[in-house]
Amino acid sequence: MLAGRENFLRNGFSRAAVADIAREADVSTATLYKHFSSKEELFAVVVREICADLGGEFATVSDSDDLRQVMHDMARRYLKSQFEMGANALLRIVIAEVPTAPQVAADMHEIIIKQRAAHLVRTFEQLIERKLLKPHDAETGVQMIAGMIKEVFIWPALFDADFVLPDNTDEILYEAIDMYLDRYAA
Amino acid sequence: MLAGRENFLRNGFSRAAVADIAREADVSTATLYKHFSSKEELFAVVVREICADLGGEFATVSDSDDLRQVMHDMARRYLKSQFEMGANALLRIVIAEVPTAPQVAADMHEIIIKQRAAHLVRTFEQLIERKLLKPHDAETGVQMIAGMIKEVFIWPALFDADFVLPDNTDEILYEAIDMYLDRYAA
Amino acid sequence: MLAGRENFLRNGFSRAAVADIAREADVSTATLYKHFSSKEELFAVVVREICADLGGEFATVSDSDDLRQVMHDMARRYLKSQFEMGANALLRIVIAEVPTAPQVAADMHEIIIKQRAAHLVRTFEQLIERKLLKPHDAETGVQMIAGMIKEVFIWPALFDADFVLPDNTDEILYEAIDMYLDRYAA
Amino acid sequence: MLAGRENFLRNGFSRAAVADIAREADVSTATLYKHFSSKEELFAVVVREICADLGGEFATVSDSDDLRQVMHDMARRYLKSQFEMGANALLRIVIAEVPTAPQVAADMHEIIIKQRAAHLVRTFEQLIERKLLKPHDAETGVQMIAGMIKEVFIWPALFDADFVLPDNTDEILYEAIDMYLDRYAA
DNA sequence: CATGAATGAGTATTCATTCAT
DNA sequence: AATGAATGAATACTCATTCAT
Repeated sequence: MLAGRENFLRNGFSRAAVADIAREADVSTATLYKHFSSKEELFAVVVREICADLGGEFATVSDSDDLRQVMHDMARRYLKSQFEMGANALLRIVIAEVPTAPQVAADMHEIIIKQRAAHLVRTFEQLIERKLLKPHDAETGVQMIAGMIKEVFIWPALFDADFVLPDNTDEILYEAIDMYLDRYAA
Repeated sequence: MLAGRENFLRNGFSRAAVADIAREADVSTATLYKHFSSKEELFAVVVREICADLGGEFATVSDSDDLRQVMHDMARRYLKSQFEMGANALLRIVIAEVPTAPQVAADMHEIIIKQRAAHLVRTFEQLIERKLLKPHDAETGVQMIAGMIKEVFIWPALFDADFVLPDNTDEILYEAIDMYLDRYAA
Repeated sequence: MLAGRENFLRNGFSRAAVADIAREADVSTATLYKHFSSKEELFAVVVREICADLGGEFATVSDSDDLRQVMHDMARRYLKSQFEMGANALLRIVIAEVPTAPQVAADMHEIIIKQRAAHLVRTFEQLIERKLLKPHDAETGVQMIAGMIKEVFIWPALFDADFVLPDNTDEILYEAIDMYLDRYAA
Repeated sequence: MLAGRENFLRNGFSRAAVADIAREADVSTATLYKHFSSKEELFAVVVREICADLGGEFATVSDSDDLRQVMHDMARRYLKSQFEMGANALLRIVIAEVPTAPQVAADMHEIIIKQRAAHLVRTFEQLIERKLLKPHDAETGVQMIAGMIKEVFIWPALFDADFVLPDNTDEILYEAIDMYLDRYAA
């Protein structure tokens, strides 16, 4: 449901009107209800759809040996998917429904938070294997660097729909990366 | 309004019904509207009230020279205020209204995110002055350690209303602190 | 909407309740709002409907050469439509909303005041052509005789919902007609 | 109640809010209700007050023997009181309440319509006595000329709150007067 | 006497959902 | 299968009126 996707992202769950979504999708509400048994279910389906789209985004790691560059690429890809695909809006609307649609929130957390983190952990472990990083607990390492990046770029975006990545984004990213490499580079 | 506080935290803005809040407060809706000119205003007032309550929480730094202990105390106080006073629920409902009540969100971000961070920065700078920490950019340091803690404890809580601090919370906190001190302790 | 017509005529705009109108029309308010986007619009539609019904009332002029009789017929037909079809009540409720719904008032004034006057002017001009009346400015003539009739029959009806045409109505009408013919009959 | 006067004239009965009137009068609603037992009563009192103010307006007739001038003066004084003192707005709001406050309407009709007409009748009778007008039924004469003037100036003003007297007002007045004098001047 | 504070009963409007066709 | 038409239940907000102080 492309229409549902747009409408939910624009208005959130409560303010989105089923009638509007139906009209935007050029079907009747009755038809919509043939496919989804309730607004909640439609919401859940739509959220999962968006999550799936966001999922396959930073699959690849460049082979380059320039570790700074590799990590910066990964961070950039993460920020791109987060800022260009409405992921911040998605976060907001799903967080809003945590008390009323806990499963949706849990699913999304699993898909776009934990899976991404797991992907990063695997990537870091490969880098350790490739001896580009010292042996260390990759999960903690990921948490540290992910936490820093979210603190600076995601939290503010959560609280300000108009937040855009600042001009010195790269600078900040490199600072975080250097802090990490300072400790963990081989 | 205590009733408003409870109801908004329980239901979020959209699902909260003015009539319910009034009933819970043992007044008529008309009386409520004598005090607050709209549901939005009531919401804004309630949010500010809660923020104010959360504000005065980690004012003090123990004088102890045991830096690990001092930082652990601070982190614990932060988590306590966040988990015991409904701050996570507050975050959820305010984030939900970012597109429709941006000012409320901005105010809250200012009060309970930025002010707390600023407080931490000042504290860290004092620790630098007291030669307990090496000279370094306190703001970046705060972002690093705050980011880590939020990554592990606040994000999951945002997505799961029933999330409770795990048993090994202290362990994780000390890990983050040690990582920080490893780099910055004098 | 017949129900709206009755209710508005009975209660005026402000006191008419959309819920009542819906109930009287045996539909839900929601259904009513599918057809009319607001109470104001419903009002405007109802007023226009009534005006349209009032419009086609004195289309014909009898061919009789008895001018007194012809004019008396016209006056009677005017009074009939005014008194039998709730036109006085309509005048009242529309006048009441002049400050808040000026367009509705303007439309109605156009339809049931100006158009009727224009019709009378055309009729008088035909009578002039037929040499039954002396050449003169028909518009002024219409204003004079219409003003007189309204002064005696419409103004009092505006101020008294129970006003009925008095027994000597014909007498008064003939007096006005004679006054007019005295001056303008060929 | 000056405040009530302004508010009722501005908003009509239904839209006028007792609380607003009280505030504008710098008293509490409770105090207002000590003086008037209901909004309806306040309305009635206010309407009578305004009527009284409008009453004493065209008491005098100039002694001049120029009948055209005398009648024009009277007409002008009538229009002045009608247009400068909010009489048209008063007409609208009272007419609006005819079904719900018939006595108020009846009283007002008595005071500002019938009394004025009676005054004009007496005046015309004096003019007849002074041999400036032929003997005739003054009441019918008044109706004729009053009807004409109302038709041209009052009806349109009733339907358009922004109606102002046109530039050729005098011209029209003289036309009506001449028509009258043509028939009745001695 | 004046009033601050309170409210019961409404008011227009919306919306997720259903069902006969 | 698709839909046009319908609606019950709610929702935010208002207002004339009252009464203890």
